[in-house]
This record gives sequence, C-alpha cells and structure tokens, in this order.
Amino acid sequence: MPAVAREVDRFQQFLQQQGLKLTSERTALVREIFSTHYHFEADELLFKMKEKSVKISRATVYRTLELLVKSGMVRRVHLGEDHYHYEHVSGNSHHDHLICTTCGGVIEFHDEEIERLQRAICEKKKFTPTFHNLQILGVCESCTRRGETPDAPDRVKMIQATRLRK
Amino acid sequence: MPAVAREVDRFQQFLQQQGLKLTSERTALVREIFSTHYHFEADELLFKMKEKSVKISRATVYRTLELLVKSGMVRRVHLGEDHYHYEHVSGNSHHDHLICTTCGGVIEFHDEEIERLQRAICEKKKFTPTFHNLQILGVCESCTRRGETPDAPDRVKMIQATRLRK
DNA sequence: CCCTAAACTGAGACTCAGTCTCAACTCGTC
DNA sequence: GACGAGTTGAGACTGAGTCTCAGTTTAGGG
Ligand SMILES: [Mn+2]
Ligand SMILES: [Mn+2]
Ligand SMILES: [Zn+2]
Ligand SMILES: [Zn+2]
Repeated sequence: MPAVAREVDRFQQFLQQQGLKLTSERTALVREIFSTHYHFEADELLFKMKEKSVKISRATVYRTLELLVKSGMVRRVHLGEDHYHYEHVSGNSHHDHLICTTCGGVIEFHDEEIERLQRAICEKKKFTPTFHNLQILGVCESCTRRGETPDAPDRVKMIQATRLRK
Repeated sequence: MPAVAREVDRFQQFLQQQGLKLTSERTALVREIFSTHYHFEADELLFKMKEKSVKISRATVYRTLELLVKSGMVRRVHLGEDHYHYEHVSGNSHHDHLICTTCGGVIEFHDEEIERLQRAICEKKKFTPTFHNLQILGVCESCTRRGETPDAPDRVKMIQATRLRK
C-alpha cells in the first residue's frame, strides 16, 4: 500500500526478469530514492545513506543506480553541472527542465507541441529518436526578484558542504 | 583574408578588451580549432597539437577553451557522453543536435518554432532564459539502413584509439 | 627600441566522479 | 539446508578537468 513499497516491488519484478537479486542494499536505496529524493546526485545519495547509518558502498550505489536506470524507474539527466543527476520516474512521465543558474532550482515542464516538432525534425532528417534532453538555463522568478545575477550556482557550494566522502 | 586569420583577430579583440594577451599558444589553438575541428573534445585538440609538434600543455588547452567560450567564439556542449565537447561558433549561429548513438555522428538543426515555444514556456514560468541545450539521441539514417542497434557508439572507441595522453 | 609589470606557460600534483577487482558474503531455488 | 549465481565493500584505479608555482612572454609607455 505505501507508495514506496510498490516501487520496491516494481524493482523486484525487473530484477527477477533479469535473473538478478533483490538485496537489502538495493531495497534500502529504492526506499530512499522514492521517499525523499527527487533530483539528486549519486554522492548525495551515498551520503544520505551514511547519515542514516545504512552502510552501503559507493560501488553499490552506482551499480544500483545503473540498474534503476535500466529498469526505467530512474532517469539520468544533465542539469548544467559537470556530473550526472538522477530523478525517479515513478508515475511522472517525460518532462524537461528549466534550471536556475543562481539558486540551482529546477522547474519541470512538458510541452507536447515541442515534442511534436522534435519528432517532425527527426522525420525530416530520417533520424530515429530514442531519447531526448532539453535543458533551459537561466534565472528563476524569485532569483530575478532578488536581483541576482546569473552565475555560480550557490547550490554547488551547498552540496559540496553537504558532502562527506572518506 | 583567410577566414582563420579573421577568427584570430576576433579573439585578439576580445583578449585586448579584457586586458589579456594573445600568445603564440592561443593563436595556434584558434587556428587549429577554426580550420579543421567542428565538434571536438579538449583532449582530442591537445593530441592534434602534439601531432603537429606544436607543444602546448593540457592546462593551456583548457584555459584557452575557457576563454574562447567566454568570448562566445566557442560553445561547450554535451553530446550524450560523460565529458564536454566543444564546437566553434564562427558565423554559424545557435543550433541543437541530433546525435547518433551508433556511429557518434552529429546532425545539427535549428527550428525557430521550437525556440519560440521555449520562450513561451519561460514566460509562463516567469523564468529568464540565458541559454539552452537540446539533444536528441537516436540512430541516424545510414546506421538504420545498416540495421545497427542503438547502443555503444563506435566513436568512443575511435577517439580512444586516437588519443595519446602521456 | 627597451623595460617592466602583468599576464602566461608547462610540469606535474591534485581533485572528483565514476569504474573495476576480488575475496568474502547473500539470496533464492532445489 | 546446500549450493551456485549473483552481490557486496574496500580500496585501487581511471580519466577529465583544475590548480600551483617557478620561470617565460607579452604589450605598451618611456
Ligand atoms: Mn525532473
Ligand atoms: Mn553543433
Ligand atoms: Zn533561482
Ligand atoms: Zn549513425
């Protein structure tokens, strides 16, 4: 019944299908990802687990994320920084991102018309699309009101501070 | 008169404006970038220079690329791999990319209608865009004809082979 | 043309995200 | 409950990119 349990189940399903195993580590990660995180970094997740005294190695975090991406339950995205971010897909379907370069905030959007035009272009170029990725960088409403200049995201520092490693 | 010389000049202009200097290394890099490369990686450029026996350090390559990006003459893009690619902007204005995940080929496109819709979304979300980035991954025409499955780009291996480092 | 301060360079140490290895362990099925 | 395939963690490793600093080059004022 709890939504998180359902996600663990979905993952279990996928793993079984692949002849893989559901371990306590994998369960813990899925629960964490689907109960709190939305857009997150691998190391952030690693740290969160450490915080909760759930001991999971860096390797396992990366390996599990890879599986989750393969299963389609998690998406790996570029958000304008030089490493990947992840987001769980759960019910929510495809969308793209507006990314504030001042506060690091992310606004999601979906525009069927843009999607349609993309398909049209692919057709014209005889290109078979499998996936796409649209990021618009800029300054969000509240940052604009605070008169922020678009540059060095504070979030980078924030996350850096949050991080432990070693 | 040669187009490349004009680009060196543009860069000179920019550097002067910033109180920076045009060095032989920077000149060599601009000449190389604007005469042969289109989408390229930093290390690929480093290697090309080594090949031509123009000795330029890794640090200088990265520093110069950063300046070129600041000057607007070069754009830094994600092409679906986990490191940056660069492309010179010269006359050619904004465009986005179709990227073949089989052969690594890149097709450029520009669709004013998509651009317009993006602006509309930003307006609706009260977001001030400064920049955007749209990649569509998939399989190009010739790869489709060769019946290639969309996966592991050969280009990665190709580039890896091309590379020297140390 | 020369002098000089400011900018620049290369070598290599360093960082950091991500991957790999391998011995010890765990899951799930028989 | 036994077994083998699959998994784990520790830590070594990779590769892109950054930083440091001593020595070098540039540009522009004299
Ligand atoms: Mn999202
Ligand atoms: Mn391009
Ligand atoms: Zn903001
Ligand atoms: Zn192709």
